[in-house]
Amino acid sequence: MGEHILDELSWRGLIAQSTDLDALRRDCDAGPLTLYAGFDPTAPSLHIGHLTQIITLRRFQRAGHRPLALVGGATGLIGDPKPTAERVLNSREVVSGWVGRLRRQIEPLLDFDGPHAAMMVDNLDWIGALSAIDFLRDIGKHFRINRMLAKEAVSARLNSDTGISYTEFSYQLLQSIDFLELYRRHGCTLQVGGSDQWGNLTAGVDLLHRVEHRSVHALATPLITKADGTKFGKTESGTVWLDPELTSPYAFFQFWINVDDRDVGNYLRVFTDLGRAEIDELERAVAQRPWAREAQRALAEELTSLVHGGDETRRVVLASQALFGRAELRDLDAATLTAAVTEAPTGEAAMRDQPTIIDLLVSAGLADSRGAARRTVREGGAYVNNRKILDEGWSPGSDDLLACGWLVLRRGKRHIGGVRVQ
RNA sequence: GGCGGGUUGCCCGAGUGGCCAAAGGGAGCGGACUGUAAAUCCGCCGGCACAGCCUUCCAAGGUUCGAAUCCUUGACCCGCCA
Repeated sequence: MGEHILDELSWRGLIAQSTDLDALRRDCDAGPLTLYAGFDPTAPSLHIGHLTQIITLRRFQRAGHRPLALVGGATGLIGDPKPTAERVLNSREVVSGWVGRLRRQIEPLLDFDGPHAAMMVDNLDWIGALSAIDFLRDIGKHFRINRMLAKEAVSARLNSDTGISYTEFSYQLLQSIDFLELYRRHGCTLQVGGSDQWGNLTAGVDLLHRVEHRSVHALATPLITKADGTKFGKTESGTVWLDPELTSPYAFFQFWINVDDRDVGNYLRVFTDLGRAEIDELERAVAQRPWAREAQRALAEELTSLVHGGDETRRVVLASQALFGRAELRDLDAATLTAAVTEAPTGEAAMRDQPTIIDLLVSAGLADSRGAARRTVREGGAYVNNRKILDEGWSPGSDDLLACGWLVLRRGKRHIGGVRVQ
């Protein structure tokens, strides 16, 4: 066996807060421990921010413990209070649809067979059946309003004009019920979550203490940050989702390839299974040969494989090499070129219309308007097949077309698109 | 319920009758810099058939040769008083 799971989480920088770590270590060593992390269906897909929790479950599983992945079919109907505004309730149909999507997204990331088989649970199974009387008598009685009011999100809302509904105020009780129920059903004694969930985590620990007279554990992972201070997990085009329909594997891969040098080491530690020595080596590479981007490449390949699988990763890597590498585009065969280009946004044009560079940029989705396209050309940021185009009236000739009629368009250094000319 | 202040481009924010497609900042985009990084500097940053035209300053009407700017009504926000 390798190093202790808690030591591993520690050097990876994954422990932001915890209940008694020594006690947790003793319980870990006493035999397989059952732990859970919860995911509320507030959108049709998880995003890369959720990866921290999922990967933490994986690490525990690999260390011989048993993970439960909880989807919040019930809590998703209520909504965790945000500090700024009341959430809009989603319909039961929508939430249950999202529950299904999240389950399918989590399933391939954990191992549901073998001695430490993971399990998928949905809190609608127990909260849905709970009567108001039972809820108030068996659960509510154990919570002091005074402490509930002190929670950060709650007090922020109380001090604002929006206030807070009774519905959202009750959320922390629901999440506590989950921990209690999973303890009773599956002997679960550890909940992991993001550090923004710390209040909810400890609420569950407290409830178990009162009701079952049992000390259980909570572990919070840190908020993932960026060196430039902006929010992690967003691009110009929005959230980076795990669902390939919402964020293409190509865009997903590109997100990680573009990670800041200052962040890449941390992300390798947090998100990948690479060991200490390998990561140290990659960090040295960043310092010595930054232009090679070895660390970013490793990060992007590891995570794309994890989320989208090996085959998809190979496609995306080849596409990125073809489009960004210095291989002569003309030398690419039709299949490779088509595969590469279609990973990026594409458009169509007809030769008889004599499309100009402006038309092509707009068609490939690389410019929001013809004005923006003109500006790009004027600024010297427009390329066709890696050749800079400075004339706004430039039109492709038949000898410019690559295999299958493709033109590879580029705006600036990193925005690539394709246009298929008939 | 009474009185006052506000609503401007992706965000913040100046602008109180023509010189306003609207200052300034941020974000974003392009260029330069041995990198699909950062920082920095320069440029761009409503749309189009682009030396011109069109549509914008909460909404709808009105005054005027001319309105983001004045008037009327409505919606929303924010202070102070009850």
